[in-house]
Amino acid sequence: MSEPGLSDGDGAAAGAADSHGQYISAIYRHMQVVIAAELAPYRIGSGQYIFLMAIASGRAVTQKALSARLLVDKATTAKAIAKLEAEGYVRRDPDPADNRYQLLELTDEGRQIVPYVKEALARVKARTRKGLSDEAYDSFIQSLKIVLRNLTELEEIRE
Amino acid sequence: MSEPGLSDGDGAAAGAADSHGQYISAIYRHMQVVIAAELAPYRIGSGQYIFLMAIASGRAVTQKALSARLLVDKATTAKAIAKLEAEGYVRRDPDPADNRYQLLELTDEGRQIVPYVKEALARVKARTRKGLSDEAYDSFIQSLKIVLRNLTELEEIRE
DNA sequence: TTAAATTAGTTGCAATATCATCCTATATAG
DNA sequence: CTATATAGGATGATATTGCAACTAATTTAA
Repeated sequence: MSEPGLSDGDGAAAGAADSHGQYISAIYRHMQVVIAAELAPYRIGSGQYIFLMAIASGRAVTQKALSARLLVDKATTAKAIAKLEAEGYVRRDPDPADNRYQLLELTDEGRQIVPYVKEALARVKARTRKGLSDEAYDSFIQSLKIVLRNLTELEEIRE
Repeated sequence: MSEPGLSDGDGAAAGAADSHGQYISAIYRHMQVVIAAELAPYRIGSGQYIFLMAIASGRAVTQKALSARLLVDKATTAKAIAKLEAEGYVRRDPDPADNRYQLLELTDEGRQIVPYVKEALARVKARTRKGLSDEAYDSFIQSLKIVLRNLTELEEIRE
């Protein structure tokens, strides 16, 4: 009885109706746990893999650029990079042209694990999108993009 | 240049393609900030409102039941309820029939602010779903439900 | 050229959240 | 009836994240 879930429960209650916020939050939290477990063998936490992947998918970047691309606070980036560096996956070279910048690159060890991390993430993605056709998934992503844009536009105004 | 965003960026890179995980995470984090700001006047953080609303929408519940319904760890529930209690919005009555249980109910002050919290949340919802038609939003919610179910099913197996 | 403003990154603090462990109360076994 | 198991909560440790304040380096203004 009383399957866990987020629905309004006892419908009658003057309903705020189903809201994406609740689902987003629950999905986020549960995915963090799954991803953390999946990446534990590589000593990478759920807070670091996006940075690793972002660095992997291009040439040297700065933390500022990473923060902007991933929509993350620069402090978060700094701390995540510090962990990746401590694990020996990422190297920080100060930009000779401008010593304020730290150019981020993968180490050899970093390049080695990237494929495994990619596989792990692909597994998580496949498991969690199960039941969504390609069309449904595509429109899902489109909706996510719209919601995210709504949120980031709010911020731009504020600046 | 280089609009912030999550897309694969330099497409060429052997693509993990667009993944809902990135968007979910970005949306979650940004919504936390917006909701925290919106609820600050009531001294309620982004981590407490779901509990307040859940308690508001029914008769007395236990923390265990809340945790299950909201898909949250019981420690998280305990801490959130403690804050709501400290603010005077929630009361914990030990169940006379079984002293292990704490029956949670709103205080008068709690009942007073609920409508304002609901309005605040409705504002956030309206702002963030802007650009999604009712049909699009509905199918969005359906997809979120599917993804969430995929995640919680994984856990059940594990137990 | 020197002073002020801007920029990239770091650090301290607080909030959210989970896991592991412990405590207390009830239920079950022997 | 006592001993063990179980259940709901509480607590401590740890991870992720954002904001504010700070440092160091470069750029812009006077």
